[in-house]
Amino acid sequence: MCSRTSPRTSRTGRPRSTEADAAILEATRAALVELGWSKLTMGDVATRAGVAKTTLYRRWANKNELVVDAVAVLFDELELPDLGSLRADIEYVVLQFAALLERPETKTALMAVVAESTRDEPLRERIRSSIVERQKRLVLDGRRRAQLRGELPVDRDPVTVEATDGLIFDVIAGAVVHRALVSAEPVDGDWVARLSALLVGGLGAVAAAP
Amino acid sequence: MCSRTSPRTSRTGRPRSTEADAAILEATRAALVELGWSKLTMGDVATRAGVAKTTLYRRWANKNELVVDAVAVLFDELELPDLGSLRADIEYVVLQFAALLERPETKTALMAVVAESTRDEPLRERIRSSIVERQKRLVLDGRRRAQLRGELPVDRDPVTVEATDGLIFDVIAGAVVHRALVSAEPVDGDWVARLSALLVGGLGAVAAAP
Amino acid sequence: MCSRTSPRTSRTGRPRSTEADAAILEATRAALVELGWSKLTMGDVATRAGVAKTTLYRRWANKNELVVDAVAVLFDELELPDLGSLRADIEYVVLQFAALLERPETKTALMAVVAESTRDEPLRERIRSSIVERQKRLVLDGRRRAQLRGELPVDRDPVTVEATDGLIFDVIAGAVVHRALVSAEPVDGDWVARLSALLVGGLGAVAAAP
Amino acid sequence: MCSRTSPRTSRTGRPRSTEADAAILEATRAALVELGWSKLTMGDVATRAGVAKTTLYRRWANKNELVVDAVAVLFDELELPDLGSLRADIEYVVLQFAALLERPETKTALMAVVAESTRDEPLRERIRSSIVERQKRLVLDGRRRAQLRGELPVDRDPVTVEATDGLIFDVIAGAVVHRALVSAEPVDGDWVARLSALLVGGLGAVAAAP
DNA sequence: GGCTAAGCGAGACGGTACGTCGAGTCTTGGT
DNA sequence: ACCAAGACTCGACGTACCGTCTCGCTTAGCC
Repeated sequence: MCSRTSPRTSRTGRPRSTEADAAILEATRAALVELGWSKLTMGDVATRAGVAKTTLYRRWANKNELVVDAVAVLFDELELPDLGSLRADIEYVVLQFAALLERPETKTALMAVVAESTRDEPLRERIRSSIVERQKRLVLDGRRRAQLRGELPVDRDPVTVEATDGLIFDVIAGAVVHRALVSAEPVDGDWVARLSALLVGGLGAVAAAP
Repeated sequence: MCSRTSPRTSRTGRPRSTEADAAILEATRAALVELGWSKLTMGDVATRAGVAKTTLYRRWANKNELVVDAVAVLFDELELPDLGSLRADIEYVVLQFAALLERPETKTALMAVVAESTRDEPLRERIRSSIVERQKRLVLDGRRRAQLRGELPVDRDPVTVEATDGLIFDVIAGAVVHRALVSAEPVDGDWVARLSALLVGGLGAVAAAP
Repeated sequence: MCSRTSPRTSRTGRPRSTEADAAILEATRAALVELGWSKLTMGDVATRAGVAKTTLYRRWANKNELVVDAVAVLFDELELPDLGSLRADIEYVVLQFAALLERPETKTALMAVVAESTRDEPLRERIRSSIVERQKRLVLDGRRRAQLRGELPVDRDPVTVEATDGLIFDVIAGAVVHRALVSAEPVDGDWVARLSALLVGGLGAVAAAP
Repeated sequence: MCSRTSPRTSRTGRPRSTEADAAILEATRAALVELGWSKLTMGDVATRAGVAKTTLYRRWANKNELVVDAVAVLFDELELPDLGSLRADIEYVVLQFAALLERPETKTALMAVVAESTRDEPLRERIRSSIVERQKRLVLDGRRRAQLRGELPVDRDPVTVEATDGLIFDVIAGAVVHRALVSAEPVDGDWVARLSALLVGGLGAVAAAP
């Protein structure tokens, strides 16, 4: 997940400190909270982690990659308990996601890193694999449960299934991010209710008529 | 739209060059295309515009504010011709918006500026007033037309109306941005069709049951 | 003395404000006292004088020339009353000169302008004509009186006379400046007594044996 | 002599490059020759030295301190061979000093730095210790030799001795500087002969009658 | 138990851009 | 033609980070 530069996990020499790894990621998150993306500096992170700058660069190629890794782990907290209905499941995960985006280390870092990725293909790939793809599981699980409950029909065409999963993911994630960061208005119960009503209704219609 | 510091248009002294204003914004867009947000420098913009760096700083406090102004005007291109159905209207505006986001000057600048705005209240406000609020008109027009056509019921409660308009705006804009910049997959006819089906279906359901 | 740029005192148009001239020079001296040479700015002088920067540049080509003129007038205060002996005359003028060099507007400006003049021939010429040559009168007067009193022989060779006058001028002015500004030690009665003893003794010897 | 900020030579970290030190001082002198004090820029010196601007500022707080150090070493070239008589010794050292002041790097830098020092106590101190005090040795040696030869009486009072040494130093240095830079006339054999005659004669008189 | 290859903290290095400031010029409208 | 005001170009300032490069010093595993 972290070290890019070890093509062959070399057997000899002093091994890298795993404490340093953890301290650096933790320090990065702390710095994000206090300073935000653009004022976070590698030197400062190193100091906070009680580590030399060299040690950072031995593990991550640059600021962006470090921040992606530092933030990615936060998204793994998201989970989808079975609340008995598609609508409840959606509302729960949206609120969870909104809470995550409220945390300063995510809100500022996520967009900044996405912005950088528009010009940096390796970074985009890292974001995809470290964050985006990992969270698609939520949509997958939610859809599967709704189908088991009979709330959604079982589509046999895998292409359609994947396309719809992708759409739902983009709509939910996109809407929450846009509401929270661009419109800068609260993701509260009222809004979430409207969103999930829209989705549940829309999914029914989409499923009925392809 | 640009000069923050002239609450009272002073009568005396040499007036600011309006040519410089235009040249700077144009140069900023050109630099964004070539270099992207993070490699754009104030000095370079000044050189391109044939203007001294001081002249930039006399008008904009920093890179972010300049870029917001330079990019904002692009969003005014968006329009909503009456295509005869809510669905067609949605598809048209989504494709237009996606095309706009494909342009390098928007894709990189928009996210970067939004990222910065999470730490910079004046910047957020500038984004809201220069970009976000101005484009809500599209949702408003679309909804009004659909109501005239009888595709959507006429809601009398202004609070509900505004909340739904806001939701639709966040969903459409958020989904397109997420698809284009985060998922990094194409906003093609197929995807747009699915999205508009979801929305039209969902809106019907939402309108039926508050 | 001031306006360089009027080759022909033009008859037409609004005449230059003589109040402005005085105010500028006075403001320049005030700024020198407070800020010293290197921190004095044209804009600041203009503000202090209640005048536009344009008005300064209409009269002086640049900062150096302005400062020379502002300071030159101070040197005209030096005078040489007849105190009855060569030695007393020397001591008096040295003390006067030292007092002048103690004033902050002279001490900082004089050296700075001389420094600039090593690379700026017109400036050197302006210094010569505005300051240096004007003060040689003191040496001349002093020598003439000493000859009348019989303290010094009357040399008939004008070349020798001028060379000796110049030497005395350089020695006195140079020694005082060096003591005050380089060695940074006080020009007190004791030191002045030693200097004038050296000079009177030396002049006698020089006069005796060409 | 250069690094102000290392009171204790720190043991850790990469040590400062001594080549950079030398290259910077040499580049400073070269820039002084070509451009003079006021047109010398830190960036240019850095470029000439093949060094980053940061490296300059890591060693010297500002232009003045750098120039003092760059120029100080030139004064160490002055020497006082025993030419057999006080007068010959004086003439020799005066000519040497005049030659030094003729060099463009000294003539422009010396006065500028002295001018700045009138407002900058640390700078004045640096000049005293780096330049002035170091050259007083010349006066000391000259006086001692003259006493050995019997040209000057041996004064027992150390206060008088030091005062006279200081006077001679100010007179010689001041007169030469004033002749060369203010009067802007040549320090030629004729002038030097007159000056040394004045000094030798004067010293005799001063020694005879306290 | 010494060898050796890597890791480590510290901090100097070459760069690049920043945002500010001052010099000297130009352009208003008004005297 | 003058003036005050203030925007203009230009170029240097000194600072801050970047990512790299020595230093001298651990700290393992392998011989």
